[in-house]
Amino acid sequence: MTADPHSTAGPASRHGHDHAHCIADALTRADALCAERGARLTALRRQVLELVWNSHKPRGAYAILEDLSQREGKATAPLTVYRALEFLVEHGLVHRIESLNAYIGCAAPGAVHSGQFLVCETCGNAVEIDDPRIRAAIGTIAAEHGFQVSRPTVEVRGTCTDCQEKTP
Amino acid sequence: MTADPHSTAGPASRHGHDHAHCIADALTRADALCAERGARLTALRRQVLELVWNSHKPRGAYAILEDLSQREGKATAPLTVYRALEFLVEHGLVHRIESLNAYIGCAAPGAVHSGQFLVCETCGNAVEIDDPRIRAAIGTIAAEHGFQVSRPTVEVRGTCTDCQEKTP
DNA sequence: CCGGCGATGTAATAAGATAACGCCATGACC
DNA sequence: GGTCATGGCGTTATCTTATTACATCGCCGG
Repeated sequence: MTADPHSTAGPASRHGHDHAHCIADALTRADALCAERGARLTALRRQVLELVWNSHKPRGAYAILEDLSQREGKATAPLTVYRALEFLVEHGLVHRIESLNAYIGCAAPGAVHSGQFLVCETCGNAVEIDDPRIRAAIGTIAAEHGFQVSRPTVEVRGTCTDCQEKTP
Repeated sequence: MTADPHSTAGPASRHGHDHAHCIADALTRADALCAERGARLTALRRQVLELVWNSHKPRGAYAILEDLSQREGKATAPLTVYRALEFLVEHGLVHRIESLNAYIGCAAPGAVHSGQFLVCETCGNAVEIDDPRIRAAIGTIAAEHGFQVSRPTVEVRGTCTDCQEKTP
Protein backbone atom coordinates (compact mmCIF):
# COMPACT_ATOMS: atom_id res chain seq x y z
CA MET A 1 0.00 0.00 0.00
CA THR A 2 1.55 3.29 -1.07
CA ALA A 3 0.98 6.55 0.74
CA ASP A 4 -1.47 8.60 -1.22
CA PRO A 5 -2.38 12.14 -0.35
CA HIS A 6 -5.54 11.82 -2.35
CA SER A 7 -6.74 8.60 -0.88
CA THR A 8 -10.44 8.58 -0.36
CA ALA A 9 -10.55 5.37 1.58
CA GLY A 10 -11.50 6.98 4.84
CA PRO A 11 -14.48 9.17 5.51
CA ALA A 12 -14.30 12.89 4.86
CA SER A 13 -10.90 12.56 3.27
CA ARG A 14 -11.19 14.32 -0.07
CA HIS A 15 -11.69 18.03 0.22
CA GLY A 16 -13.30 17.22 3.49
CA HIS A 17 -16.19 15.58 1.71
CA ASP A 18 -17.91 12.73 3.43
CA HIS A 19 -17.21 9.90 1.10
CA ALA A 20 -19.27 7.44 3.08
CA HIS A 21 -22.16 9.61 2.05
CA CYS A 22 -21.17 9.32 -1.62
CA ILE A 23 -21.25 5.56 -1.31
CA ALA A 24 -24.53 5.48 0.54
CA ASP A 25 -26.07 7.78 -2.02
CA ALA A 26 -24.84 5.72 -4.91
CA LEU A 27 -26.28 2.56 -3.40
CA THR A 28 -29.59 4.22 -2.69
CA ARG A 29 -29.84 5.52 -6.24
CA ALA A 30 -28.91 2.11 -7.56
CA ASP A 31 -31.57 0.42 -5.47
CA ALA A 32 -34.17 2.85 -6.73
CA LEU A 33 -33.12 2.60 -10.35
CA CYS A 34 -33.06 -1.19 -10.37
CA ALA A 35 -36.38 -1.44 -8.57
CA GLU A 36 -37.85 0.89 -11.16
CA ARG A 37 -36.54 -1.21 -14.01
CA GLY A 38 -37.14 -4.58 -12.49
CA ALA A 39 -33.42 -5.27 -12.61
CA ARG A 40 -31.98 -7.46 -9.90
CA LEU A 41 -29.35 -5.67 -7.89
CA THR A 42 -28.22 -8.79 -6.06
CA ALA A 43 -26.06 -8.78 -2.96
CA LEU A 44 -22.98 -9.52 -5.05
CA ARG A 45 -23.65 -6.75 -7.55
CA ARG A 46 -24.40 -4.32 -4.78
CA GLN A 47 -21.16 -5.29 -3.10
CA VAL A 48 -19.19 -4.74 -6.29
CA LEU A 49 -20.87 -1.39 -6.82
CA GLU A 50 -19.87 -0.41 -3.32
CA LEU A 51 -16.29 -1.42 -3.98
CA VAL A 52 -16.21 0.58 -7.19
CA TRP A 53 -17.34 3.54 -5.17
CA ASN A 54 -14.57 3.08 -2.64
CA SER A 55 -12.90 6.10 -4.16
CA HIS A 56 -13.25 8.58 -6.97
CA LYS A 57 -10.51 6.85 -8.85
CA PRO A 58 -11.17 4.37 -11.59
CA ARG A 59 -10.44 0.90 -10.24
CA GLY A 60 -9.27 -2.13 -12.14
CA ALA A 61 -11.40 -5.27 -12.17
CA TYR A 62 -8.68 -7.17 -10.38
CA ALA A 63 -8.37 -4.57 -7.66
CA ILE A 64 -12.07 -4.95 -7.03
CA LEU A 65 -11.63 -8.68 -7.17
CA GLU A 66 -9.02 -8.55 -4.41
CA ASP A 67 -11.23 -6.42 -2.23
CA LEU A 68 -14.11 -8.73 -2.78
CA SER A 69 -12.07 -11.81 -1.98
CA GLN A 70 -10.86 -10.17 1.19
CA ARG A 71 -14.33 -9.21 2.29
CA GLU A 72 -15.76 -12.59 1.56
CA GLY A 73 -12.78 -14.25 3.19
CA LYS A 74 -12.39 -16.57 0.23
CA ALA A 75 -10.96 -16.39 -3.24
CA THR A 76 -13.33 -15.16 -5.89
CA ALA A 77 -13.02 -15.78 -9.60
CA PRO A 78 -12.41 -12.90 -12.01
CA LEU A 79 -15.54 -13.81 -13.89
CA THR A 80 -17.64 -13.10 -10.85
CA VAL A 81 -16.46 -9.53 -10.80
CA TYR A 82 -16.64 -9.10 -14.55
CA ARG A 83 -20.20 -10.29 -14.63
CA ALA A 84 -21.21 -7.90 -11.91
CA LEU A 85 -19.41 -5.06 -13.66
CA GLU A 86 -21.10 -5.91 -16.91
CA PHE A 87 -24.48 -5.64 -15.25
CA LEU A 88 -23.57 -2.36 -13.59
CA VAL A 89 -22.22 -0.87 -16.80
CA GLU A 90 -25.28 -1.98 -18.75
CA HIS A 91 -27.50 -0.21 -16.32
CA GLY A 92 -25.36 2.89 -16.33
CA LEU A 93 -24.41 2.59 -12.68
CA VAL A 94 -20.74 2.26 -13.52
CA HIS A 95 -18.61 3.52 -16.38
CA ARG A 96 -15.60 1.90 -17.88
CA ILE A 97 -12.60 4.14 -18.46
CA GLU A 98 -11.18 2.69 -21.63
CA SER A 99 -7.81 4.32 -21.44
CA LEU A 100 -7.20 2.80 -18.02
CA ASN A 101 -9.03 -0.50 -18.29
CA ALA A 102 -10.78 0.52 -15.13
CA TYR A 103 -14.20 1.18 -13.72
CA ILE A 104 -15.74 4.09 -11.88
CA GLY A 105 -19.10 4.81 -10.34
CA CYS A 106 -21.47 6.91 -12.39
CA ALA A 107 -22.25 10.27 -10.89
CA ALA A 108 -25.71 10.52 -12.39
CA PRO A 109 -27.18 7.12 -13.19
CA GLY A 110 -30.49 7.25 -14.96
CA ALA A 111 -29.62 10.47 -16.77
CA VAL A 112 -28.20 10.70 -20.27
CA HIS A 113 -24.75 9.16 -20.41
CA SER A 114 -22.29 10.42 -22.87
CA GLY A 115 -19.37 9.19 -20.81
CA GLN A 116 -17.01 12.12 -20.59
CA PHE A 117 -14.19 12.19 -18.08
CA LEU A 118 -11.38 14.37 -16.89
CA VAL A 119 -8.73 11.93 -15.70
CA CYS A 120 -5.87 13.26 -13.60
CA GLU A 121 -2.61 11.50 -14.40
CA THR A 122 -1.09 12.53 -11.10
CA CYS A 123 -3.62 11.62 -8.44
CA GLY A 124 -5.66 9.22 -10.49
CA ASN A 125 -9.00 10.83 -9.77
CA ALA A 126 -11.51 10.96 -12.57
CA VAL A 127 -14.32 13.46 -12.72
CA GLU A 128 -17.34 12.73 -14.83
CA ILE A 129 -18.59 15.61 -16.90
CA ASP A 130 -21.40 15.77 -19.39
CA ASP A 131 -20.82 18.80 -21.49
CA PRO A 132 -23.55 19.51 -24.03
CA ARG A 133 -21.06 21.31 -26.27
CA ILE A 134 -18.89 18.25 -26.58
CA ARG A 135 -21.92 16.07 -27.10
CA ALA A 136 -23.22 18.45 -29.73
CA ALA A 137 -19.88 18.72 -31.50
CA ILE A 138 -19.58 14.94 -31.67
CA GLY A 139 -23.12 14.66 -32.96
CA THR A 140 -22.49 17.24 -35.62
CA ILE A 141 -19.30 15.80 -36.99
CA ALA A 142 -20.70 12.29 -36.89
CA ALA A 143 -23.66 13.49 -38.93
CA GLU A 144 -21.33 15.17 -41.38
CA HIS A 145 -19.62 11.84 -41.90
CA GLY A 146 -22.88 9.93 -42.08
CA PHE A 147 -21.72 8.08 -39.04
CA GLN A 148 -24.31 6.66 -36.67
CA VAL A 149 -23.12 7.04 -33.11
CA SER A 150 -23.74 4.31 -30.60
CA ARG A 151 -21.28 5.09 -27.86
CA PRO A 152 -19.18 8.24 -27.67
CA THR A 153 -16.12 8.04 -25.45
CA VAL A 154 -14.33 11.13 -24.22
CA GLU A 155 -11.45 10.70 -21.82
CA VAL A 156 -9.33 13.74 -21.25
CA ARG A 157 -6.00 12.99 -19.60
CA GLY A 158 -4.23 15.75 -17.78
CA THR A 159 -3.71 17.32 -14.38
CA CYS A 160 -6.41 18.41 -11.99
CA THR A 161 -6.43 21.69 -10.13
CA ASP A 162 -5.20 20.21 -6.85
CA CYS A 163 -2.25 18.48 -8.43
CA GLN A 164 -1.30 21.60 -10.38
CA GLU A 165 -1.14 23.54 -7.13
CA LYS A 166 1.07 20.96 -5.52
CA THR A 167 3.65 20.91 -8.31
CA PRO A 168 3.75 24.41 -9.80
CA MET B 1 -8.79 -16.22 -40.94
CA THR B 2 -12.33 -15.04 -41.54
CA ALA B 3 -13.63 -13.69 -44.80
CA ASP B 4 -13.87 -9.94 -44.56
CA PRO B 5 -15.67 -7.86 -47.16
CA HIS B 6 -13.85 -4.79 -45.94
CA SER B 7 -10.38 -6.20 -46.03
CA THR B 8 -7.85 -3.70 -47.23
CA ALA B 9 -5.01 -6.13 -47.51
CA GLY B 10 -4.80 -6.00 -51.25
CA PRO B 11 -4.25 -2.97 -53.41
CA ALA B 12 -7.20 -0.85 -54.47
CA SER B 13 -9.55 -2.80 -52.29
CA ARG B 14 -11.31 -0.20 -50.20
CA HIS B 15 -13.57 2.02 -52.21
CA GLY B 16 -11.21 1.34 -55.01
CA HIS B 17 -8.51 3.34 -53.32
CA ASP B 18 -4.94 2.30 -53.88
CA HIS B 19 -3.93 1.26 -50.45
CA ALA B 20 -0.36 0.55 -51.44
CA HIS B 21 -0.19 4.25 -52.06
CA CYS B 22 -1.45 4.97 -48.54
CA ILE B 23 1.33 2.83 -47.12
CA ALA B 24 4.01 4.34 -49.31
CA ASP B 25 2.84 7.82 -48.38
CA ALA B 26 2.83 7.04 -44.71
CA LEU B 27 6.37 5.70 -44.88
CA THR B 28 7.59 8.68 -46.85
CA ARG B 29 6.07 11.09 -44.38
CA ALA B 30 7.53 9.14 -41.51
CA ASP B 31 10.98 9.21 -43.06
CA ALA B 32 10.76 12.95 -43.54
CA LEU B 33 9.42 13.61 -40.08
CA CYS B 34 12.03 11.53 -38.33
CA ALA B 35 14.85 12.99 -40.38
CA GLU B 36 13.61 16.43 -39.47
CA ARG B 37 13.57 15.57 -35.79
CA GLY B 38 16.71 13.52 -35.68
CA ALA B 39 14.66 10.52 -34.57
CA ARG B 40 15.85 7.13 -35.70
CA LEU B 41 13.27 5.35 -37.79
CA THR B 42 15.10 2.04 -37.75
CA ALA B 43 14.33 -0.84 -40.08
CA LEU B 44 12.34 -2.53 -37.36
CA ARG B 45 10.26 0.51 -36.55
CA ARG B 46 9.67 1.20 -40.19
CA GLN B 47 8.54 -2.37 -40.66
CA VAL B 48 6.12 -2.12 -37.75
CA LEU B 49 4.77 1.14 -39.11
CA GLU B 50 4.18 -0.52 -42.43
CA LEU B 51 2.33 -3.38 -40.76
CA VAL B 52 0.16 -0.96 -38.82
CA TRP B 53 -0.73 0.61 -42.13
CA ASN B 54 -1.71 -2.71 -43.63
CA SER B 55 -5.31 -1.61 -43.33
CA HIS B 56 -7.44 1.22 -42.08
CA LYS B 57 -8.48 -0.85 -39.14
CA PRO B 58 -6.90 -0.57 -35.75
CA ARG B 59 -4.66 -3.60 -35.24
CA GLY B 60 -3.71 -5.27 -31.99
CA ALA B 61 -0.08 -5.46 -30.98
CA TYR B 62 -0.14 -9.22 -31.18
CA ALA B 63 -1.61 -9.20 -34.66
CA ILE B 64 1.29 -7.03 -35.74
CA LEU B 65 3.61 -9.32 -33.87
CA GLU B 66 2.36 -12.30 -35.85
CA ASP B 67 2.84 -10.49 -39.14
CA LEU B 68 6.28 -9.45 -38.13
CA SER B 69 7.27 -12.94 -37.09
CA GLN B 70 6.00 -14.29 -40.37
CA ARG B 71 7.90 -11.73 -42.38
CA GLU B 72 11.09 -12.24 -40.48
CA GLY B 73 10.65 -15.97 -40.63
CA LYS B 74 11.37 -16.26 -36.94
CA ALA B 75 9.48 -15.71 -33.70
CA THR B 76 9.62 -12.19 -32.39
CA ALA B 77 9.02 -11.19 -28.80
CA PRO B 78 6.04 -9.01 -27.88
CA LEU B 79 8.37 -6.46 -26.40
CA THR B 80 9.94 -5.84 -29.76
CA VAL B 81 6.63 -4.75 -31.16
CA TYR B 82 5.61 -2.78 -28.10
CA ARG B 83 8.84 -0.84 -28.13
CA ALA B 84 8.45 0.01 -31.77
CA LEU B 85 4.85 1.03 -31.22
CA GLU B 86 5.86 3.19 -28.28
CA PHE B 87 8.31 5.02 -30.49
CA LEU B 88 5.76 5.47 -33.25
CA VAL B 89 3.10 6.71 -30.88
CA GLU B 90 5.51 9.12 -29.22
CA HIS B 91 6.30 10.64 -32.57
CA GLY B 92 2.68 10.82 -33.56
CA LEU B 93 3.05 8.38 -36.43
CA VAL B 94 0.62 5.96 -34.89
CA HIS B 95 -2.33 6.37 -32.57
CA ARG B 96 -3.53 3.98 -29.96
CA ILE B 97 -7.25 3.33 -29.90
CA GLU B 98 -7.85 2.91 -26.20
CA SER B 99 -11.24 1.34 -26.46
CA LEU B 100 -9.86 -1.43 -28.65
CA ASN B 101 -6.37 -1.86 -27.29
CA ALA B 102 -5.21 -1.43 -30.83
CA TYR B 103 -3.07 0.77 -33.02
CA ILE B 104 -3.69 2.66 -36.21
CA GLY B 105 -1.59 4.81 -38.50
CA CYS B 106 -1.92 8.54 -38.10
CA ALA B 107 -3.43 10.28 -41.07
CA ALA B 108 -1.59 13.55 -40.51
CA PRO B 109 1.62 13.07 -38.56
CA GLY B 110 3.38 16.27 -37.69
CA ALA B 111 0.14 18.21 -37.41
CA VAL B 112 -1.76 18.86 -34.21
CA HIS B 113 -3.03 15.60 -32.77
CA SER B 114 -6.11 15.63 -30.72
CA GLY B 115 -6.74 11.99 -31.42
CA GLN B 116 -10.35 11.80 -32.46
CA PHE B 117 -11.77 8.73 -34.12
CA LEU B 118 -14.96 7.39 -35.58
CA VAL B 119 -14.77 3.66 -35.02
CA CYS B 120 -17.19 1.43 -36.88
CA GLU B 121 -18.28 -1.51 -34.78
CA THR B 122 -19.35 -3.47 -37.82
CA CYS B 123 -16.46 -3.33 -40.24
CA GLY B 124 -13.79 -2.30 -37.78
CA ASN B 125 -12.54 0.65 -39.77
CA ALA B 126 -11.53 3.73 -37.86
CA VAL B 127 -11.46 7.17 -39.39
CA GLU B 128 -9.35 9.84 -37.82
CA ILE B 129 -10.96 13.22 -37.53
CA ASP B 130 -9.72 16.40 -35.98
CA ASP B 131 -12.70 18.56 -35.39
CA PRO B 132 -11.90 22.01 -34.05
CA ARG B 133 -15.31 22.22 -32.38
CA ILE B 134 -14.64 19.12 -30.32
CA ARG B 135 -11.16 20.32 -29.52
CA ALA B 136 -12.52 23.72 -28.52
CA ALA B 137 -15.31 22.26 -26.42
CA ILE B 138 -12.87 20.07 -24.55
CA GLY B 139 -10.54 23.01 -24.02
CA THR B 140 -13.34 25.14 -22.70
CA ILE B 141 -14.73 22.68 -20.23
CA ALA B 142 -11.27 21.71 -19.05
CA ALA B 143 -10.53 25.38 -18.40
CA GLU B 144 -13.78 25.70 -16.51
CA HIS B 145 -12.65 22.90 -14.26
CA GLY B 146 -9.13 24.28 -13.91
CA PHE B 147 -7.99 21.08 -15.55
CA GLN B 148 -4.78 21.09 -17.55
CA VAL B 149 -5.15 18.88 -20.59
CA SER B 150 -2.27 16.72 -21.72
CA ARG B 151 -3.96 14.20 -23.94
CA PRO B 152 -7.56 14.34 -25.04
CA THR B 153 -9.05 11.09 -26.25
CA VAL B 154 -12.20 10.94 -28.31
CA GLU B 155 -13.34 7.60 -29.65
CA VAL B 156 -16.81 7.51 -31.09
CA ARG B 157 -18.15 4.01 -31.53
CA GLY B 158 -20.93 3.46 -34.01
CA THR B 159 -21.70 2.45 -37.56
CA CYS B 160 -20.13 3.94 -40.66
CA THR B 161 -22.05 4.93 -43.77
CA ASP B 162 -21.14 1.82 -45.75
CA CYS B 163 -22.22 -0.54 -43.01
CA GLN B 164 -25.50 1.34 -42.52
CA GLU B 165 -26.29 0.89 -46.18
CA LYS B 166 -25.63 -2.82 -46.01
CA THR B 167 -27.92 -3.46 -43.05
CA PRO B 168 -30.79 -0.98 -43.34
C1' DC C 1 40.45 2.55 -29.62
C1' DC C 2 36.88 2.82 -26.25
C1' DG C 3 33.24 4.57 -23.41
C1' DG C 4 28.52 5.47 -23.45
C1' DC C 5 24.02 5.40 -25.01
C1' DG C 6 20.23 3.98 -27.49
C1' DA C 7 18.22 -0.12 -29.86
C1' DT C 8 17.31 -4.86 -29.81
C1' DG C 9 17.11 -9.76 -27.96
C1' DT C 10 15.53 -13.17 -24.34
C1' DA C 11 12.84 -14.88 -20.64
C1' DA C 12 9.54 -14.61 -17.36
C1' DT C 13 5.44 -12.87 -15.61
C1' DA C 14 1.78 -9.53 -14.58
C1' DA C 15 -2.73 -7.73 -15.72
C1' DG C 16 -7.00 -7.83 -18.04
C1' DA C 17 -10.72 -10.55 -20.06
C1' DT C 18 -13.44 -14.48 -21.76
C1' DA C 19 -15.08 -19.40 -22.85
C1' DA C 20 -17.25 -23.65 -21.49
C1' DC C 21 -19.68 -26.11 -18.30
C1' DG C 22 -22.74 -27.01 -14.50
C1' DC C 23 -25.27 -26.16 -10.14
C1' DC C 24 -28.67 -23.70 -7.59
C1' DA C 25 -32.11 -20.22 -6.24
C1' DT C 26 -36.06 -17.77 -7.72
C1' DG C 27 -40.43 -17.19 -9.52
C1' DA C 28 -44.18 -18.38 -12.97
C1' DC C 29 -47.39 -21.69 -13.89
C1' DC C 30 -50.21 -25.74 -13.23
C1' DG D 1 -47.12 -28.33 -3.35
C1' DG D 2 -44.79 -29.81 -7.64
C1' DT D 3 -42.44 -28.72 -11.85
C1' DC D 4 -40.08 -26.20 -15.05
C1' DA D 5 -37.57 -22.30 -17.12
C1' DT D 6 -34.66 -18.59 -16.31
C1' DG D 7 -31.07 -16.08 -14.61
C1' DG D 8 -27.32 -15.71 -11.31
C1' DC D 9 -23.35 -17.64 -9.66
C1' DG D 10 -19.22 -21.04 -9.04
C1' DT D 11 -15.25 -23.55 -11.18
C1' DT D 12 -11.72 -24.24 -14.28
C1' DA D 13 -9.13 -23.28 -18.02
C1' DT D 14 -7.51 -20.32 -21.37
C1' DC D 15 -6.74 -16.27 -24.07
C1' DT D 16 -5.16 -11.50 -25.03
C1' DT D 17 -2.61 -7.57 -23.79
C1' DA D 18 1.29 -5.50 -21.54
C1' DT D 19 5.43 -5.02 -18.64
C1' DT D 20 9.69 -6.01 -15.80
C1' DA D 21 14.39 -7.40 -15.51
C1' DC D 22 18.48 -8.31 -17.52
C1' DA D 23 21.84 -9.22 -21.40
C1' DT D 24 23.80 -7.89 -25.85
C1' DC D 25 24.74 -5.36 -29.92
C1' DG D 26 26.12 -1.50 -32.66
C1' DC D 27 26.74 3.18 -33.66
C1' DC D 28 28.89 7.59 -32.66
C1' DG D 29 31.73 11.05 -30.30
C1' DG D 30 35.86 11.77 -27.97
